[in-house]
Amino acid sequence: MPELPEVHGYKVYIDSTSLHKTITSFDCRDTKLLKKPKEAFTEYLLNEQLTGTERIGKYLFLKTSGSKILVMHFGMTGRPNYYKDEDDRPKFGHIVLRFDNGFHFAFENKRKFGWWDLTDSIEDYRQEHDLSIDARKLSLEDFKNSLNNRKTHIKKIIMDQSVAAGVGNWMADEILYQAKIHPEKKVEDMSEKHIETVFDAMKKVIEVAIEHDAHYNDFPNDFLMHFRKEGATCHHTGAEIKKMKVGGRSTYFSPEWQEL
DNA sequence: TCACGTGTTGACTA
DNA sequence: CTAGTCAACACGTG
Repeated sequence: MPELPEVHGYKVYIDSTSLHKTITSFDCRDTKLLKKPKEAFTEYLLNEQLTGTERIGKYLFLKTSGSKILVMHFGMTGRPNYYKDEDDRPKFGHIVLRFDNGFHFAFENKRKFGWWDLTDSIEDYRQEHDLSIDARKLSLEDFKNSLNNRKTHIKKIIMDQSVAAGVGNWMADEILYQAKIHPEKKVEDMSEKHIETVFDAMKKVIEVAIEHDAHYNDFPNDFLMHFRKEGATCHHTGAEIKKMKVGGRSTYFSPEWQEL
């Protein structure tokens, strides 16, 4: 599930459940999900507390009372789950922290594309991993600068985490639908005005999604999410929604509505 | 059985 | 070195 709005929700969830409790155990069933040796996580997390969170795009940083910052990425199927009884460990809760109040924090990850890492500095980590400023805070100037010299399709560009950290596949489709721009429009063929339109649509989609807690069903009626499937009916034109591959990802769009 | 998917990474090519 | 493409990763779903 997680693109920017979902990860934002996870952050709020973790802030309200899992901070300021001493970690009494760390359990990981599959070390593929760890970017550092298991022992490092035990060493830096045990007897420490989570003290605060920060999100950049789809990456979540959990500050601790110890000397390291825990980094989480949820992949395509991840979510946090705070629960009480040992027996309630979720089926895909591959990594679990136990707190001194008896509660547990599970990192659920059905497809195991998510992972945990440790770092010393959020800012260094951001730069080493080619992440832009979080898309929600990104300025128009930053956005224009990153688009400079790029030659490929606009959809690919806005999904690039070094351009707009947090935008994923469904958001990219939604942004371009709102902006009335075809996903295969080449960035070099776009006017300043076009770029600003995409930027404004990105901001709008992010805020609307966060406002509705990333519950797609509650989005406004003219949002692509409601008819983002092949052959569905475009809210504006009444024509069929088409599907194609752009940048290797399934892309849904409304041909007459979105200008190439 | 087979293709597909809300994401990232690394190998490879120009 | 940079931009872009593509397969790989894991596994449930239709």
